[in-house]
Amino acid sequence: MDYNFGEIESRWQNYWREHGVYHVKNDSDKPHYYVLDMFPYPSGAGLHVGHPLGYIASDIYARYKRLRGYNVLHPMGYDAYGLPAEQYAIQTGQHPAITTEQNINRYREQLDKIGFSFDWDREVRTCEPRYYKWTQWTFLQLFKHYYDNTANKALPIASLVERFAKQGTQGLDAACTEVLDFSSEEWNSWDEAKCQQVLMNYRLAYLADIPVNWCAELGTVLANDEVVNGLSVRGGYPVERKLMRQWSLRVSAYAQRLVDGLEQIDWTDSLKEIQRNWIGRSEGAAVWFPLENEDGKLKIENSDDAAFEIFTTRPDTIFGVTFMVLCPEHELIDSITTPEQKAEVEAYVTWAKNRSERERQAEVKKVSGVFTGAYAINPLTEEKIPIWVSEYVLAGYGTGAIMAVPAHDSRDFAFARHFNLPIRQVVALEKDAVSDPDTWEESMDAKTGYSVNSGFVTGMKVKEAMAAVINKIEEMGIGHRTVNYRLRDAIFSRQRYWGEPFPIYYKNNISYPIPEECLPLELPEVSEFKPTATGEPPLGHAQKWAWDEKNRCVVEKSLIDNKTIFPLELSTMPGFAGSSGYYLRYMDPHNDEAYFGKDAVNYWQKVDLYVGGAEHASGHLIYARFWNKFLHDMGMSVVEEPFQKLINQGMIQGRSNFVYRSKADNGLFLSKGLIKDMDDVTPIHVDINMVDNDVLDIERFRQWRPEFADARFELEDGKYICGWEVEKMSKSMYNVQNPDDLVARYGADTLRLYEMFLGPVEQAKPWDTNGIEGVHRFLKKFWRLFENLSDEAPSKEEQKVLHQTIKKITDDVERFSFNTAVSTFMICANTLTDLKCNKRDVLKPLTVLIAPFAPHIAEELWHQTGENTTVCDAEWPKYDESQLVEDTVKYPVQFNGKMRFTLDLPATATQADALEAVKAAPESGKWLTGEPKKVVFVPKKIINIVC
RNA sequence: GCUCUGGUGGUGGAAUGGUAGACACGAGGGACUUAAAAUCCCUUGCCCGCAAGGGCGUGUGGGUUCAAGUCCCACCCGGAGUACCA
Repeated sequence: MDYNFGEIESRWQNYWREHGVYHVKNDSDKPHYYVLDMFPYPSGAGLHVGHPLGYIASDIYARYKRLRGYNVLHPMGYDAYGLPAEQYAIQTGQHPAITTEQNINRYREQLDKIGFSFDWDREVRTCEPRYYKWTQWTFLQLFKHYYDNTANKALPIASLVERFAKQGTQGLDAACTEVLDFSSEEWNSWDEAKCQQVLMNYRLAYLADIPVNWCAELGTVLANDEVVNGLSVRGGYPVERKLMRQWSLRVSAYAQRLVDGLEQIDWTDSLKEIQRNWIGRSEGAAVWFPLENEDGKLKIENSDDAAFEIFTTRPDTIFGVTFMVLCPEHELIDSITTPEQKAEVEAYVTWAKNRSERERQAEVKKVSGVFTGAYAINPLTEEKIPIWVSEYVLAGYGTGAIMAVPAHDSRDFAFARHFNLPIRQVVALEKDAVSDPDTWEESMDAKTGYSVNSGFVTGMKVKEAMAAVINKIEEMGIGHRTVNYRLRDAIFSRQRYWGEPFPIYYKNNISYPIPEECLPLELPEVSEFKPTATGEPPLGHAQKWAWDEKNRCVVEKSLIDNKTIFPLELSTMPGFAGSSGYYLRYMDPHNDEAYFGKDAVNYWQKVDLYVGGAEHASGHLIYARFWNKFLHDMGMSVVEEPFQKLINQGMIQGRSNFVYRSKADNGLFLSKGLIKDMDDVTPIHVDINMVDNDVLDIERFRQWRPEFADARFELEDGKYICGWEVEKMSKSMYNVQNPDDLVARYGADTLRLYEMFLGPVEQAKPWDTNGIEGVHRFLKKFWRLFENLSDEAPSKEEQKVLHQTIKKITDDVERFSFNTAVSTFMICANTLTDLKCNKRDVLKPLTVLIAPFAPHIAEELWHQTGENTTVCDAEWPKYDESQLVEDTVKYPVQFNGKMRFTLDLPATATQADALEAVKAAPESGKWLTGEPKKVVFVPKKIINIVC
């Protein structure tokens, strides 16, 4: 019987569904294992072949783990909130819930055809109230907690209130927007509004006026990871900096733990590195530089007015400071600028503020700045130092002010050169290697060598000098050792409709949480998805969007009286809100009493294997780790790091095909090999679906577009060969491959094997179907092995093939080398075909081995061997080393890399036996004279003889 | 610029420091067939040679080693991330 994949696959998919084969329970005597895919955003375009790559890999591993006796959690869901559905809604008026639902159904249909072993009973959708209830709940917990640096964890705001009432801010070390200092008397005398304002300074979810990435086109703010090169990731619209009142998450409070946690997890170095760079930890010192006062003397006490703080990673270079620079937003500028400089400075500041983020980034190399006329005093040398203002100092990092050491910082160097400011060398590679910095072509930034011209640290190594200077400034009380992070708090408000509403209402302009028992706060209906005429977010259109404090429910907006009925927050949460904790919800998705039950999380603990794209490295994977750490502080999640092992599937690029139209003759197309000069032809993208192995289907091409109906071709060997190039997979390049087409043509098992066969999972690679035939051929060959099964005992040779395969496949799967595993199957099938092997005892274990890769054919063949259970209940075959041991083993022999031959030796041969065999070998006479001096004998490898 | 990756036939890619190019595609040749499909067999890194055989080969140049695609140093080229982060 032929291999009828279509019939086999749909039959088994139905069987699995009807019998709930992949449903998982939260209790089992078996060890547990959690395999997770990054859930997809269901876009209108449906799945392309890039999506399933990771899903197939994780499915293989999940199925493998099941066969190895694990209770495996392998769920799937949808990241259903997002901009595209809403943009579409704005254009068409179609409610995003409807398009989202349609897209989800389409995704599900496509996923089902590929034969995944997901437990669909556990499906979550971020846009469902039952799910987002817990997103909102977590937000409220963030709102109700602050980060205590002493306890090094999140603590309830209530305990902070208690503390303030008793001792004010004394002894408090907490993450905050602004360092405050007040006494208990002050706290107790403040009214509600003032107290709430102070508490907002500490909350982990807080409202503040902050510079945000405003995207006018999308009508919303965006997080840093949603902006690239001054353009929005979604849509590519310009983004500007703007000061707005926004909800933010104090992710920065967890910066150190986010760095430390990377040590414990099994991710690739490159991914950890991306996160480390994004968090951007740098050690250094905060130093107060006093301003020059009327007498020109140091004035350090009362430092707030008379000094400003800078951050430096190079305190050892403080003797080389020749100017100071403030960012254009610095609050000190107005007060210190001298009357003569006023006009110039104001002009510069205005110019700098009006520049778009894009302009600024595009002109990073251009030097600009202005002198304020004011001077600071170097606290160690008591020198007078001019204070400048420049764009190259950023408001958002450190203190927005720097000490400039042009000799040892390339940016300061460029600035000094441009404005002709002095450059002073204070570090040299050797103690006496001092030269004239005016002759330098670039600054010496490396943190190596010795301090020179540096007062009390002169002669010290750079590292010693750093420590010495910090000690000194700490002793003088003008600074301290400190750590700075690049990681900023995450802006959490979006001025959009299609997202989770904030469970927050405003009483007297103060934000209050909705009682937890009232969650979820459901997304209201709106008449329009655009911002309102007054510029409010779309929720401004909602009629029923006010909070009745007394009756604890949502009511008509028209009833707002600001006494018992108050306005609700109009922003919604960003895309990453729903995806930050979904992996925990899968553990216990039907729980309406809690995010997830204690038992469930105690059982599953964490995600053991997470598979997804590296593009989430500085977004989702940071937020989710933060979210999990917070829940851990709350005693909810069991472990701090949610994703133990992470594999990034490489992006699948498109492989575009081209035809070449002659420039001289517009109706003529030249086959690739006939083109003499590429300048004579115009390459035109053709749909890859009309091309097979780079050969163009001429008839389909003619029908494709009217202008090609009369196309003429110059062929090679009767074929039109297309050119190709690797590009992004996109509709406009006609290189999108839809998995359904391939499933229909070759079957899901072929698609699964082929996607794995294409290359290592982690590696980016262009998609092309040129080799898919080979994989399909293998399955047909594998299928044929099972015709006429025999119960005879397998021969030694057949046993050997089987056990070699068991060993190799197990190794390959364990190290996620699925491409070599597929090759191993092919070799096995080829060998067994050559041996004409039809032994049940050999073939049956093979169906189990292949089941993770090609589950449908495995089920079918498993049944043909006489089993009534599903192959999913089988056990992974046992590897028997003794089956591989041979009587003799061939050993290659080499001599000085020249002479090579092979010896048959007993498998148990020793070094002495080897030496004898070498001497006895006829070939050795050619070169072996006398007794060999040394024999290196590595069993199963090689023998080396040194004369 | 910095960080991380990678560089092996016509192509995708194999190789715990141990016979480089497994496996597959493509290409060429052949068998079966009236024919096609399907299936099977042979050849296929490059150069010299009728052949036996020999020489060269993992981006480049050095090094460690009995032995290097693999380890070390320098350089060249691609891909990704990030970017006045002090």
